[in-house]
Amino acid sequence: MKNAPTLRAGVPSQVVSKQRLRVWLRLLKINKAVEAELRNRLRTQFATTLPRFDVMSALYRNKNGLKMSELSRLLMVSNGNVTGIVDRLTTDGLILRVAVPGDRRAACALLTAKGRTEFERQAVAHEAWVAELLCGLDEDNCAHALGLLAAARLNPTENPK
Amino acid sequence: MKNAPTLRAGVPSQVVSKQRLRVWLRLLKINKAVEAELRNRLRTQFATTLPRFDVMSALYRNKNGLKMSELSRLLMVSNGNVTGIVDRLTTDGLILRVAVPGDRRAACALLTAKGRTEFERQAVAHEAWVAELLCGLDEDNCAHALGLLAAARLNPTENPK
DNA sequence: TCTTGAAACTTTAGACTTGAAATATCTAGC
DNA sequence: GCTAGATATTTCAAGTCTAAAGTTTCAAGA
Repeated sequence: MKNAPTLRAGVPSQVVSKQRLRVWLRLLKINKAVEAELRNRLRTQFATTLPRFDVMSALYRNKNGLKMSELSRLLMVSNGNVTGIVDRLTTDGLILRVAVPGDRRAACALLTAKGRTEFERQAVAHEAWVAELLCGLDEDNCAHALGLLAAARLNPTENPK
Repeated sequence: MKNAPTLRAGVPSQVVSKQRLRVWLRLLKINKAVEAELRNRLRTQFATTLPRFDVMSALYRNKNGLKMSELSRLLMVSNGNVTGIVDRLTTDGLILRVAVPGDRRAACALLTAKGRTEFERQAVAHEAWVAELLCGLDEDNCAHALGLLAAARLNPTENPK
């Protein structure tokens, strides 16, 4: 099995490059459109924002709380960013910062009862919104898409030569 | 052909809803990872940012320039946002604001020669980066993905009831 | 014990982003 | 011509985001 003459290992052909770029641009577009709509609905219907929702979502799935660093790793945002969002959510009484026993550097964020209740309302609506916005995908499409997106998984941030 | 008892028109079944949510979360994750890497490389290798690249890209594809409102519509960002980015690119001599003859309200953004040259360098690298980051997708995968993403296209922002 | 480096956070400066308000201009109807 | 509403853009306040620098604490080795 020989490669075509113009192909070399690790260097995508021009055709594939263009194809991947098109996929990326399409992905980007859908992402932006869905995010914009979700932002809009979160704002008008729950007076909150996407980053706030994301933080609360992560904390809801981790009832024992998450350290600031775990939070920023999960959400793929910077440490300093999480600090600000957690500050504001704390001010609103939705989450709580508690000390981590045994490590006085660390802080653990935790949903309050109010935060849990509030998030549950939002999560139900959120799931319905996403289902509505992605209504073009039936069950088969979804399975297909999950497979493709799994395949597309990037190599773990190699050396940016 | 009767629907299953639990299905009603327009109300996705619980199973499909969960599936779509999973697709959305996966999509989001890949998007964030690719964007982060692109941002990083644009910063270290070209001392620029993704929004700046996006604006220049849109202007490169429209040699006759774009009105501020066209720019914000294409990039799916707010008007005020574009103002700031265009301001900074103008300061750097990469783009130019020119008056639109016949409409004194409008302003048209245009790449300068320097901007065009600079963008061409960036675009070559950008395409290679995307191709590298999406290396999990071969040509068939790409075609498949494009089809699915086209199917997923949202209904044009219906009434958010 | 001392000290050196790593780790967990926060702070900071600057850019990006939004929605809403403010300006300026255009268009049409009267 | 006037005026009311639409359109194009900028300005504004507040929130989001990043990279880099700063603070405090931890973990170990000398």
